[in-house]
Amino acid sequence: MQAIEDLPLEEEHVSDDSCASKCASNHPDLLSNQNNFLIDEEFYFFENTQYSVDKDGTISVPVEMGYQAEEASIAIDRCGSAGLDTPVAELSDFICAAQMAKEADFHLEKDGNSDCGKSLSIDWDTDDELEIESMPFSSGVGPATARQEVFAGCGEASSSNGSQTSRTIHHFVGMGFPKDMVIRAMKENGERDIEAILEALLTYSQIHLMQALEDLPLEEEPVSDDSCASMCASNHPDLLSDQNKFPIDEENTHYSIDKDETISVLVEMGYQAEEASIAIDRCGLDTPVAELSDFICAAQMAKEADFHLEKHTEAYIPKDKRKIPRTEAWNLKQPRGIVKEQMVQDDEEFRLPNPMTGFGVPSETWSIVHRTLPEAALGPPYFYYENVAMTPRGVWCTISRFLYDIAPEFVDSKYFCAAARKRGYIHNLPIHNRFQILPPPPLKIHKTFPHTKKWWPSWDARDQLNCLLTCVGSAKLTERIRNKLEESAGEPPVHVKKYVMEQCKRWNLIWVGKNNAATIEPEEIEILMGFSVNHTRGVNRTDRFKALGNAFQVDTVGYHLSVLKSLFPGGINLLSLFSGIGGAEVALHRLGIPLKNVVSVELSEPCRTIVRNWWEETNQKGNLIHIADVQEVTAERIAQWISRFGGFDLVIGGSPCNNLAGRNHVSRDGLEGKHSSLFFDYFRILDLVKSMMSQY
DNA sequence: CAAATTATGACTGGCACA
DNA sequence: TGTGCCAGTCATAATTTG
Repeated sequence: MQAIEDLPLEEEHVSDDSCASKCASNHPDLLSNQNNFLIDEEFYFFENTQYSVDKDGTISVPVEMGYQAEEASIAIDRCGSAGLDTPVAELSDFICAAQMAKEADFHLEKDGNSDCGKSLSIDWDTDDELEIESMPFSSGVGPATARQEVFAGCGEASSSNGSQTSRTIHHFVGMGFPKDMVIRAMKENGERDIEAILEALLTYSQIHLMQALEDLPLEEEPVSDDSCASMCASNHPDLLSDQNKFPIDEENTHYSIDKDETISVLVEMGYQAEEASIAIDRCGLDTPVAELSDFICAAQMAKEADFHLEKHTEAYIPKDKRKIPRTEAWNLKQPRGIVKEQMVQDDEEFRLPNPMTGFGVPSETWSIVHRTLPEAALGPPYFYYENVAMTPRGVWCTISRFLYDIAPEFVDSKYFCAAARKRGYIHNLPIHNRFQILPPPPLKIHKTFPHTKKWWPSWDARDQLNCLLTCVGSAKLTERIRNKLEESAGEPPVHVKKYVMEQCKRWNLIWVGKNNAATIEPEEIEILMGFSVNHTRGVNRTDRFKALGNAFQVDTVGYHLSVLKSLFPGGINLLSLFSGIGGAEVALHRLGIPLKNVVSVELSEPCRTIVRNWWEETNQKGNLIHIADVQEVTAERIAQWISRFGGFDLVIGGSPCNNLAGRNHVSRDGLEGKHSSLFFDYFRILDLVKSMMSQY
């Protein structure tokens, strides 16, 4: 049996009440789904808000709340004192305050805001988790008065009671609590007793969570089907009736209704609800939307500039870690046969190893002696992250810090096939007893493409190709080369050779006829990348080049994943993010690891088609679930999948490199770039899976 | 209008040299 | 330590073609 599912796109408006209630009246099932989503999120926030002292885990919460990861990191650096126990509420307020203060040249300096700028000394290796986890909720957050000060003190002084109340509502809504639930909690506990409100919200949430877990549907359900709606309503009476328990009466909401409408407009324009709220607070409720929009834009630009600045200061680097001089960095050249344990260093960046062989490649008989993973990095699930090795400065340092402080394994695929491909991999897989996918491909061009040997000039010394990219040279270039070569009868002059070699190396040309240096064909790239010939057949040529240029080198990734074979003899459940043409799936399949359930997330429709075709052609026995956008991978869906499959064994993906890659001269913007910032979705999803599976 | 083609030219790290 | 040169790089945007 083989089931292929294409889930419908669904929009989630977590904080948009008008929409929520509108949807509720039309589609009760949407309401229940919405509640499911929120309940999961709430529980997640609850866990992290009060108990977690893991920096990465804590970062994920503000990121979920709509803040930049960098901001979150800095906020934790600033607010965290003895460990990372600053409540997310405080961190959130700190970030808000920082954002609002941009205009006034507020900088996150060591001796800045006295309310938030606590001790700067953080021990990242703190062992306080257990102690803090065992603390009762009430003792973990301090007295209510202190928390109220945080609300008013970290940000701009509140101008009115209404504004304060509104901020409080927004604060909790921003944490993922439904607004009606917040209002009820405020009504029952008084608007100023923040701790009591939070406690009430957490109590409600736990009740919801228990109900949601009991009622978790085992099948993906189309959300727009009316018959399903009634079914959902009958299956989840509690959820629906709960909604009715929190009627929004005008009396309690009059102070925020206008503001919420304005926020809704701004959210529809693409701004974050938090930003909109801050802008309204700053500019006044009667400010035209255009002006509010300008205010937010200005704040965003100021914020970006500020945080870029931070990147290059010590503040960006965790405080207590020993600064390692560059010359002592872990990945400087080591004598062959001796490789030190690799740990993350807080130097400016990682240096790329030479030779780029990671923890070993098949041709090297030596191997890594030992590596110790940070405790937070351990599975389940196993995870595997990939991106280009040569990024703008500091990118791998940031990626590594998010991915639980694991040092990247930099590997060049020239040790696995006849083309170079320098990539960094961060994973928590075992590194011993790796083996290659059989048969191993040849490492030389002439072995891979024997027909080229006849035409290869003696003065072209290449025996391997450079990195296979997303587009190839022009036919005109081949023509120019032919013309230059034909000008001279015998051996071409030195300057011609030099020109031709430059072009051949730049465009990965291969000799397919006399004086004919041609661009490489999609089928040839498929072979080099470890796919079967015509793996990408069926989509247009341009898209084939693009998809192949973005793909995993299957033999390289397969070598790293091979350790899973003995660990999961019965097969694995796979969450594949940014799947592309399915390099991860192909690698596992070629290793002989059965694919039980595969959730494959890929935006490109042609790529999804390729994977679906491959799935059918290789007679896969498992289930393939295709999702288009990583943004659709919500906590609710992850919870459903985990419940259904019993968890994921591997979360794998290489997030977009567009804004990191050296070939991009236009928008090499780093991790903040339009595409490459999707890395934070990889982290978000991985962290959700980890967090849920630890409770499973 | 989609697909194919082409021109464009910015970073980075390694290396030699002073 | 600084400088200059060089090779290499999961690309983008404009233009042409069919």
